Amino acid sequence: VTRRTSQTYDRIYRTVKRIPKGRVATYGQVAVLAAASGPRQVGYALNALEANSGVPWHRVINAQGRVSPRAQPGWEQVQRGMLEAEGLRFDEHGRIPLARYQWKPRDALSRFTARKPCR
DNA sequence: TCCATGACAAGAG
DNA sequence: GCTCTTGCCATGG
Repeated sequence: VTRRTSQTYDRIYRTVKRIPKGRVATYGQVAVLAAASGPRQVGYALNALEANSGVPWHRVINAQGRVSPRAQPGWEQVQRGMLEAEGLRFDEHGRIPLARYQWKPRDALSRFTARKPCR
């Protein structure tokens, strides 16, 4: 664990900690908010996370509203269970409707999540 | 230093 | 909707 990257990791972790319970964020969104170099680095940082870190890693999903597949089989279901325990609902295709559950912070960097007003 | 890998994303077919 | 390809860049051998 080099110190240089720990700064980037720290920004990623702090951003993820801001995600409220019952909402989700995408890897790309976290990358923008944390000023990381890209979505893959977010996944990399979360992978390096320890179990007792207190970072709600399970609230980070991919841009398609799916839980990212992981090397360990069955873990996908674990993450899904954690999200459902927070009140999120998956549709019949196993996806989370981002239009409804995506975290939308209201600060200057939220342009990434800015959408058309829903009707 | 080069090379392969990866909890992604966007575009093409 | 699907799979495949390319861009991205930190990390480790």
